[in-house]
Amino acid sequence: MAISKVELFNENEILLADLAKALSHPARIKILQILTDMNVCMCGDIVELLPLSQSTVSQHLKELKRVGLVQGEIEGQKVCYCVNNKMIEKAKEAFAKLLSHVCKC
Amino acid sequence: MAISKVELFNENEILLADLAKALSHPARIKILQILTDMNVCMCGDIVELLPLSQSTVSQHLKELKRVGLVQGEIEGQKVCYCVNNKMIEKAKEAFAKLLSHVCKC
DNA sequence: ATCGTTTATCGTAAATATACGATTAAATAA
DNA sequence: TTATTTAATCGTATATTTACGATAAACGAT
Repeated sequence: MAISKVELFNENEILLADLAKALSHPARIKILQILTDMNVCMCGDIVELLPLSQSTVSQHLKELKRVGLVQGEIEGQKVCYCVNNKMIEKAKEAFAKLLSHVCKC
Repeated sequence: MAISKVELFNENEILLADLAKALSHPARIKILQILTDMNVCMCGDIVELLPLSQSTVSQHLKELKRVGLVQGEIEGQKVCYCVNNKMIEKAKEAFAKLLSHVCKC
C-alpha cells in the first residue's frame, strides 16, 4: 500500500482491528488454546504441538504478546507463556459489543 | 511466506481466523458500523463517510462479503449492502466461545 | 571454561494486503 | 443512441505477513 490510513480511524476501531489481527491466523488461535488446555507454557512445547518451526512459533507468540493477549515470564533460560486474562476479557467484551451492536437479531 | 500452512489447522480455527482477518482493518469495522447506524447501503455513500477512495472501499466490501459478514443486493445500477445477521451472530458466538474458553475468569 | 538448552532475532524469500487512478461493465436517463 | 451514474476490476506500487534456517544471547549444567 502507498500509505497506511489506519491512523485516520478512532481508538476503538483501531484497538478492535488490532485484536482481530492478532487472532487472524489459525496458529495463533491454536496457541491460545494450547496455553489453556495443555499443561504447557514453553515455546518449545508449543513448537512440538504445531507444524511450524521454532522461529515461526516465536513470531506468532510475539504477535500475541504485542496486543497483550499473552504474557511471557522469564524463568532462567526458559520463558513461561500464559494467556493474559484481563486482555482476553477485554477482547471478549469488545467483540461482543461490536457484533451485538451490528446485529439486529 | 514460502508456503501457507493454514490448511494444516482444523475447520474451526480456520473459520475463526478468517472472520478475525475480515475484522482486522479499522475501515472494515467502520463499514459494519456505518451499515448499521447510518441509513446507508450504497458503496458510494460509504466512500463519502471514509477517507478512502472508491476502489479501496470496494475492496474492503469484497473482503467482508468473502466471509459472509456482509451481503450485496443489486438494485439496478446500484448495489445495496447490508450486514448479514446470521453470520454476524455466528461470529459473535465463535469469538465468545473461544475467548470464554481461553479465559479462566 | 565449555557444552547443551531455550528463546529471540536476523536475513531472506514469497505471499498477501492496502491503496490509488484508470478502466470496464451494466443500468438508467436524456 | 449517447451520456451519466454506480460499482467492480485491472494494473501497479509499496508495506506487511508468513515461513524458514542460521545465528545470537542468556542461562544452567558439567
